[in-house]
Amino acid sequence: MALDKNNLKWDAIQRMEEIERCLFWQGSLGRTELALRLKMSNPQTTAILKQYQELNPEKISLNPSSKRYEVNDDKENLFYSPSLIDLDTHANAFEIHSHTMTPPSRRTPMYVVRDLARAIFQNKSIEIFYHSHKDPNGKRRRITPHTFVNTTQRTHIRAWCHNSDGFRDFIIGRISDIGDLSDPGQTRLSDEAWHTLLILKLKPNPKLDQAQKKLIEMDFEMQDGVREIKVKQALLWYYFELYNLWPEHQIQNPKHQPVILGDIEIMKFLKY
Amino acid sequence: MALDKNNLKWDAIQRMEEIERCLFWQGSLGRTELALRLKMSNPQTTAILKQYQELNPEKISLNPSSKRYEVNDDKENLFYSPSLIDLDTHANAFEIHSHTMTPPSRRTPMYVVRDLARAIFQNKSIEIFYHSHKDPNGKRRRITPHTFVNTTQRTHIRAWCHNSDGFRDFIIGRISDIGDLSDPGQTRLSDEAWHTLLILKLKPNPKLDQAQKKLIEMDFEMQDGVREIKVKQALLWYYFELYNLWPEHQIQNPKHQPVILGDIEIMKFLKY
DNA sequence: TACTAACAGTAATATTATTTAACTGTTAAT
DNA sequence: ATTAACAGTTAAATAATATTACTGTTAGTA
Repeated sequence: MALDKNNLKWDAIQRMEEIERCLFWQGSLGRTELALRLKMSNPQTTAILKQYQELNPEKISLNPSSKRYEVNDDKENLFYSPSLIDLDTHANAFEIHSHTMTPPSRRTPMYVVRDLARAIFQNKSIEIFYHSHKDPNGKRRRITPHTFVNTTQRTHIRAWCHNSDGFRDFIIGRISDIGDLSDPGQTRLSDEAWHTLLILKLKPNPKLDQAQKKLIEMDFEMQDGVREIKVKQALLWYYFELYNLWPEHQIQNPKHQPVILGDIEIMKFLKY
Repeated sequence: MALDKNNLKWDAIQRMEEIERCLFWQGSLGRTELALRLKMSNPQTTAILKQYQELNPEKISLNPSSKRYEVNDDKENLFYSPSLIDLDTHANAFEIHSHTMTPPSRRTPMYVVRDLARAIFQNKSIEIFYHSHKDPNGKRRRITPHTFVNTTQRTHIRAWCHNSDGFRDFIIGRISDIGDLSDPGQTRLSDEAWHTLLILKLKPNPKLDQAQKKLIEMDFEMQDGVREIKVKQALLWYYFELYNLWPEHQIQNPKHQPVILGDIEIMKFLKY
């Protein structure tokens, strides 16, 4: 069998990806190190490294002094697409500290997530007991979900609601009970607010001074002082929430500031 | 060799994890389906499923009618920890729609991320050209980074700054150039603001009515109307940013509202 | 300088994993 | 009653991996 990226087995692809992941984040990779990571014998690891070199020539070379393979960053990766998310999941496999600020977890019961996922997978409707803004005490509804929606604050489920005869967003944390799957019944075909795209134009706050504006333009990669972003109409509200885009007369509305701060205590002090 | 979770090979663990991943999100898994996913022959896939059953008995059972393995949710997973993040990365492997609201990407050049990661890995210092709030035109600095910090808005690097002789947060998007690694030189040992924990007490905004407050308490899993969160002192600012916790006289400060909204255009309308 | 430890690489053989090919058994649909 | 679509099985062939026992290079050190 010819050595080709496209007819590698699942296992082999995983391994090649792991090699490139190590190379990207560490810059170098020792054979013994790789053998430990893959739980393989040294000779086999040598073979796998050789295989990698055939697939992506000149990407790595053995530095005889450090006795490690060193990466050539000018050559493209074949298997691994680096991302910040991946740093997050793999950081402790390397000796790189990564800390993700954890916004206080919102209620997201995994059995609810699971059952909703299966409803989508099996094209079914499902009963939920939902506490809405209007009905804080909760109400039984039948929904036919189609998509999970992660906003920056929490996870929602986008679904046809058979009770209010329309597509709605439900905050997963506000589902207090979930029932069995059943056939979907009738739903409107197209979720219009979901499929309508809006273009928002973000600009630096004019109240900032010139130099500060420049920084904001850099951060947001603005062109001529404007950053256009495409936003699903159904999600517009959440962008307002994210950047505090409410018009001035609305900005003090408590709905947009759900929590306030009580006391602050110093908990402990740890030396390195 | 005895069949035991702990002496499985890397490949085997990956496969077992994949099996449990499929089971969790789909609720069921066909042999042929798994063979396709793992790119394995049917007999071997049968063997692997058998192996899984030995490792985690009663977790799955073949439904003779659907001819698929069905999961027993009461039995624990052995290999896979479900998470929303994982749904996000694997959703399209299943037929589950998942949409993550993408805040407009901030400038995060991956070569900068990469070189910073390697500086951490190799315990070195590195030169950056950084545009700070004070020096928007940029200034060369030598830093010894120790941790990546993902806030909800952007990625930072926490580092000893050799120029200002203290630990600082740098926004990665504001690094416009990055230099070579060199030896770290002297840094203070302990990053105090990093290792000091504060306890914040979040409460529903008292301006909300009783029923609305109850919802907020549910969302945040509050106890007696309070949710305590532990926060690194170094990251306090970002929690204020996240929830708009600024005191009332500060709330209109443009620093806390970096962007404003220009026009909105409707871009297109797609039918399902 | 000569020795050693710590690596990487290699070759031959043994072992294990996987495929291939040709089957059986069960269920739902027609 | 027949068929298609699955799952399961067996035996032999092939491929992947481990084991064992080596060689070669480099940096550090006595």
